[in-house]
Amino acid sequence: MQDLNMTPEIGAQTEIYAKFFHGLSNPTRFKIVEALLEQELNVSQLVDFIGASQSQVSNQLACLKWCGYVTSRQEGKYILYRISDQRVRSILQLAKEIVADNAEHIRSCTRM
Amino acid sequence: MQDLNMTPEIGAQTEIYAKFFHGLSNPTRFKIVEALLEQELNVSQLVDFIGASQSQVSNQLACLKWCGYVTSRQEGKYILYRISDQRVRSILQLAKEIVADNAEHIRSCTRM
DNA sequence: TTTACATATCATAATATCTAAATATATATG
DNA sequence: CATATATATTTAGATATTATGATATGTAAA
Repeated sequence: MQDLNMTPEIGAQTEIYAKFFHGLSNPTRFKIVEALLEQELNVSQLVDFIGASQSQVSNQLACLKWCGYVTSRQEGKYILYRISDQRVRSILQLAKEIVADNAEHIRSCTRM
Repeated sequence: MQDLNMTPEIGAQTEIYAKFFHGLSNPTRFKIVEALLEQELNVSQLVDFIGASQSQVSNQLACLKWCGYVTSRQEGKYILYRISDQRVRSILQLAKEIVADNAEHIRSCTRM
């Protein structure tokens, strides 16, 4: 059996990619990203839209901001969030296409 | 402030998308998917390639299989795994491009 | 400057995920 | 059939993530 070990172990690069996907791996974060792809929104609007608590939305926004998915700017008493890289749109689009053909499978998956 | 609540709460659909991304959100799973995009491989080859334990690789493979990322077939005493939907390749490609421009940000992110 | 509202942070409890070791199953070969 | 090898499953403990409630900070308007 041929030796395939040209890239030993899990490198730092792999960890970054995994982290990137982790950003979209939580329903609340995913919905936030989805909403912000439509338009710039403030926290209260996101809270209404998503139906999660203010603290939860705020926490997940901090997470998404910290990791580069979104940026924010203050406007009056509101803070407006938006997606920082529009290519994220393409990722979601592609994911939706794939999921459309595998929804049953994924839905029934109880291992993650 | 305009009412945006056209899609109330986090629907089942959102959970499926999050689950889909969760599949790629673990370094071991990510590396497995990456390796299998190159060629069909058996478990032992993956263990060598990734440098994780047999049980870990096997578990993550079960996870990926269960959730529709990979399929397998038996060949002699080996079980060969392969990617079930080649569009996964495009997702990784896109992710890599995005990460390339945000690597520092994501690397320094300690919230996930 | 007091009050109200918007957002962020923190502490902690609940839950999920990951790791690792042990064991089980299946297949091939002697 | 007995043994070796390949792979899968299970379990428990460690760790990480998420949800919740309380509180803090910041901004605007009265």
